[in-house]
Amino acid sequence: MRHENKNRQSGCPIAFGLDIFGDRWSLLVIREILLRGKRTYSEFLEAEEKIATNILIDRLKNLEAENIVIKERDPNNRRSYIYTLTQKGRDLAPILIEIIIWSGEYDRRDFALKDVLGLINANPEGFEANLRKI
Amino acid sequence: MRHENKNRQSGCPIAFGLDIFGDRWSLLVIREILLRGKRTYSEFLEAEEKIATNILIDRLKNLEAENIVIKERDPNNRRSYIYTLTQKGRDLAPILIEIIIWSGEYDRRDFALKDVLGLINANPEGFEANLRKI
DNA sequence: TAAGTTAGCTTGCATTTTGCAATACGTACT
DNA sequence: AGTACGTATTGCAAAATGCAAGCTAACTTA
Repeated sequence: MRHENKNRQSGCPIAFGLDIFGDRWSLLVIREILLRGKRTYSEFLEAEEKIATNILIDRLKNLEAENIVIKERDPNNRRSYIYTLTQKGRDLAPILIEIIIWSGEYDRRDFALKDVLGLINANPEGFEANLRKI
Repeated sequence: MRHENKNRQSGCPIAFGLDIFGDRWSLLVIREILLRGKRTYSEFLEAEEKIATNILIDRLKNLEAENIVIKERDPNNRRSYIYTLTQKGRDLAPILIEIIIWSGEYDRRDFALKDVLGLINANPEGFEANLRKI
């Protein structure tokens, strides 16, 4: 399990956030749900970054413990679970958006996808509003 | 040294950003410079979260390699170096701000400081503008 | 000018986290 | 009954982290 009682207790809001999602994978799981509509463990595993199964389950448990996602049985498939974002999870959207904007500005690799950035630039409010009502 | 050639090469802007600052310390160093006006190695060490010396130097080298900070000799003290943000580094401000807003909303610990959040709410544009002109 | 202090690292080592592959276990399908 | 699916768990090597100690160059003080 990850930094369970290892929070920095510093009172700083940035440290607070980083204690929860400040690692290389948590926000990518959020991205899968928020931006790509993925909802299950196996869908998360398909992400192009190839997260390891043990890391994924650890992050999901963490996010669930932090009340950022909720895990429920899939009513249509009893071996599956559906992960959905809580309001707290959906409220991470602006952070993701700012990361996308920053990376869109500074990622100069040819193959970097700028699709989402184009969407945002075309209609910032609409884009975020769309994310938030998921 | 940290994830030097370990970037995910996925083309996703969120993965791109996380490859650079997706850890528990990098954004805290940025916070020290951007929000608290700290500029030297020893000032960063004084931060309440107590970063270890080897981790700090590793993150500073990383941020320098990513052209997020610039390291220059202190003209007034030849044993000291001044770390300043580049434009790329200053452009991380909106991400920090969104983290502050999110944490201000969801950090329910009594001792959590809400000062900065108050400032932001009072005058969002002014606050960010101030950060950006540092 | 020797002794101490400051500033910025570097090193060694134990602990923790990560990454990877293999395996397990409860459905569900045939 | 046998196979596949979906969600995990386990074992182990490699990497990152955290902590304490040490080290060097540049100033300060006695």
